[in-house]
Amino acid sequence: MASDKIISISNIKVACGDCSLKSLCLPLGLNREEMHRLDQIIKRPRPLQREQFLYRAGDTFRSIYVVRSGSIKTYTTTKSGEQQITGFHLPGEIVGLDGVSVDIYSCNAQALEMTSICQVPFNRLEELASSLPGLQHQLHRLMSKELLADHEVLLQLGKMSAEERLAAFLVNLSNRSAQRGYSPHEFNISMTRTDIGNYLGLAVETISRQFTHFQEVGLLEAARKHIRIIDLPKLRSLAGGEAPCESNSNPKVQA
Amino acid sequence: MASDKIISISNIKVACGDCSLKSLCLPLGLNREEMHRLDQIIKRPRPLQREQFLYRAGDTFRSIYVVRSGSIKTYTTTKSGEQQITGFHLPGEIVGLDGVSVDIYSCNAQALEMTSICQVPFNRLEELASSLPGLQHQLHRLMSKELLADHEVLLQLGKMSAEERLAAFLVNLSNRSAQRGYSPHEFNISMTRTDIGNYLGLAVETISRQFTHFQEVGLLEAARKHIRIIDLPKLRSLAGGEAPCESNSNPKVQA
DNA sequence: TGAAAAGTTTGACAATAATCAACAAGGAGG
DNA sequence: CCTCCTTGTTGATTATTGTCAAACTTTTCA
Repeated sequence: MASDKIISISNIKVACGDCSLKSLCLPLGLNREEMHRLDQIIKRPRPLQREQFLYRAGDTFRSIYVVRSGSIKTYTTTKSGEQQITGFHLPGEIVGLDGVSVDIYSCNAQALEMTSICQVPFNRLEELASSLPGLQHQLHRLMSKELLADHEVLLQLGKMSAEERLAAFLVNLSNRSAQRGYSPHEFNISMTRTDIGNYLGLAVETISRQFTHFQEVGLLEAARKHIRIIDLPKLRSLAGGEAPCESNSNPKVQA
Repeated sequence: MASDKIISISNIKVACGDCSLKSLCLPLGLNREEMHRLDQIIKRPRPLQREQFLYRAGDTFRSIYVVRSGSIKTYTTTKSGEQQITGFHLPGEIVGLDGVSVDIYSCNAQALEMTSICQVPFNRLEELASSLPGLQHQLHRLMSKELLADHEVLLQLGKMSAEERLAAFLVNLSNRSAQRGYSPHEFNISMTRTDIGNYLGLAVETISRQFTHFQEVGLLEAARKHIRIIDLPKLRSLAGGEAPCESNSNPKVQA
């Protein structure tokens, strides 16, 4: 009933200067005038409904997108039709950088819920970045951040047990919740257990079992999409690889 | 005995214009004059010996590197000291982009053999990219390519069996061999079975068993580091996810 | 409102790959 | 040239996680 209202609210054209996400997003480090120039090239299309595609694998690449509210999952598919989720993208995070290398998106990007986005035409962004070193550098930082995130998941898939993977996943969501100014202890997730399992390389049933396990030992409460973490430090220690590659304190790797 | 000679040969300062890798690397798309300007900022340090570190996790980030000859592995480590290899980098490929986001390298980069590299100070590269749109775009393409490569591995770790992973790994090496102008059927690998297992999230023993299995069925010959692929099409089909996200031909994902 | 669909949970069983252990084969260095 | 040490191979056993099946809950939509 209120969905019309929600659409119109989330569709309000908020300029970067007034956006609460500006410190996570492309404008970081720009002054008022530079931010205004960035604003000029950004489009703000109507929000995506749940399950709607932002783009599909094979579409020609023209823009990158920033999630303003809601969330988006990106996934690749194999020849045999299996899909592998490559990321969940929350407000302030960029989607579409996979398209830069060959001018074609390599992933599918699909909204997990009502999601509003900013569209940034990439050729215009590059033009602008040429005259705004700060913008150029922030773009590079954000691309590199994607690489780091992928490496973290690589570590999870390659070396961690089911329990550690889910712990690491939840800690990651907790951190991102905190980064956007919300509680690290309590948040809503927009993805299904199936999505989580797919992302972490585990069966749905395993995810479900781990959730019940975590609840049995009093680590957290998980009611559907609502997560309340009771013992965050313990969850962090379970996640183990929480501080990947932050130091070279490992004596074994000395040359 | 000839190692001194080898060092001096691989240490010859080849300008980008004369480098056989220019069509894979940063200079792609630049004209002669632009390439010369790029040349000016590139340093060519002495080659790395086997096992020598190019940089370590935690080092302050200043440069990215391009492998000129040889190969480099990058890996992260967990708190508990386990390492996860995040990539093997062959001639023409970039190393160090993980450092851009926080001005600190997040991985360790270690030579797998005698390896010569080009060093590109990143702040100077960004300066130059501001005035050379072609260079800027190529940098973006290469960063995006890294993302794609990571997504491919994500798919392997998340969805593929041991057999499929090793097949995909070998097909990938074959493709990269061909891209550099060498045979896709015959090449030398510089990493150990242990490294391959680490990278693919499998035990060494599993890798070894899969190699013997592939040889038993006449797919390839693997004598130590020398690989000869006999039936590349079959290996490709085993790899399955060889064409990740190249099409949206999967009817299940229609909205 | 009610029925169907989608998502979640739990249990029983099976299988893929890990671990443990031992040995073989190359390569480096005295 | 021979020995040591690293790397690779093979076998036996274990266990973590996947698969199949079924019940239950929530959401969707007519």
